[in-house]
Amino acid sequence: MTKMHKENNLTKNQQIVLDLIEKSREPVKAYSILSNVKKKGIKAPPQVYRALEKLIKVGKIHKVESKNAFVVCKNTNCEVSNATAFSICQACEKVTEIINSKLSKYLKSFQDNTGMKYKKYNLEFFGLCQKCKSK
Amino acid sequence: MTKMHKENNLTKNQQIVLDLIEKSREPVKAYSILSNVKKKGIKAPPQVYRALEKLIKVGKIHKVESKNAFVVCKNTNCEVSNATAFSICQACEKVTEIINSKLSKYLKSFQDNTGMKYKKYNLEFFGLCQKCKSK
DNA sequence: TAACGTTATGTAATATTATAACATTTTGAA
DNA sequence: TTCAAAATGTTATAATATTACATAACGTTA
Repeated sequence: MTKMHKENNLTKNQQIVLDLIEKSREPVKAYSILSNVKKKGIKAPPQVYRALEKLIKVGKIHKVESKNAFVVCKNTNCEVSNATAFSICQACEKVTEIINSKLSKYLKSFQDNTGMKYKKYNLEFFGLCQKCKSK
Repeated sequence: MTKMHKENNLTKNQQIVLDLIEKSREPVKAYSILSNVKKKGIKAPPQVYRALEKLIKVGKIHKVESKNAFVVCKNTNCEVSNATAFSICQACEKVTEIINSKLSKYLKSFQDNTGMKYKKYNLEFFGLCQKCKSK
C-alpha cells in the first residue's frame, strides 16, 4: 500500500514528514514532527528519522545543525543540498536560509592550503534580526 | 578548595576538561570526556557540559556541530570564538580548523539582503582529505 | 575580616535526540 | 512472477544534553 506521492519519488512517510515541515514557519525538531504525525500513522522515531534522512539526501530539506532542527529548502529546484547557509537570530531564534549566489560561488570554490577539495558545506550565521535589533 | 589554575581564569574542572581535549588529536564527545576524567573527580554530565560551555565562551574550544564534538581552538590567541571554520573528511572523519584570513574577512563582513548584522558564524566544509582521496 | 553576591561545584533525576536490530511489506524491473 | 532493493513497522536502547537544587569557593568592598 506504500505509494509514491505528489512530489516525485517521495513515499508516503516521506511526504507526510515533508508536508509537516513545509507547513511550519520555523525549524522543526524530529520529536515535534513525530508527535504531529502520529495521527497520520507514523508512530516511532525511526520512521521520522528515515524520512528526514531521505529528504535531506534529495535536497528537500536541510538540517540546522546548531539547533537539531529541520527546514524546507528554499532554493528553487534544489536537488542536492550540498551548499547551505543560514541566518539565525540569537534572540527570537528565527532561521532563514540565505540564498546568495556570490556567497555560494565563493564557498564552492574555496580551497584551503591542504588542497582538500570540498563537496559540501554548511554555514550558520548568528546575530540579531531586524525586529530583535530594534527592541 | 576550588582554585584558579594554569591558563588564566580557568577553574579546576574547566582545566581538566581542556587538558583532555588538548591531548586528543580528534574531536572529543562529551561523554567520552566524562569517562576519561572520572579518575580526576568529575563524575556527572553537568560538570562536563558546564566546563565545555565556559571553554567555548572564552574561545578555548569549539563545538563541531555536525559531530556533537569538541576541539581546541587552533587560532593563536583566540579569545572569542565567533568565527569558526572546519574542514571535515567524510571518510576518515578527520576535522581540522581552517585558519584563513581571507575567508574570515569575507565572512565577517558578509551582509545579506535583510540587513541583518552578524556577530558570529560557523562554517563546516565536507570532502575527502588527501589520504582518503588517494585510496 | 565579615558579609554578600556571583560563580563554580556536586549530585540525582530526567529530558531530548538518535540509532540498532530485526521482521515484514512494497516496489519496480528483469 | 519472481527477485532484489527500498521502505515500513516495531521494540528497545544508545547517545546527547538539561533541570533542579543544595553546597562551596571566590572576590569584592564596607
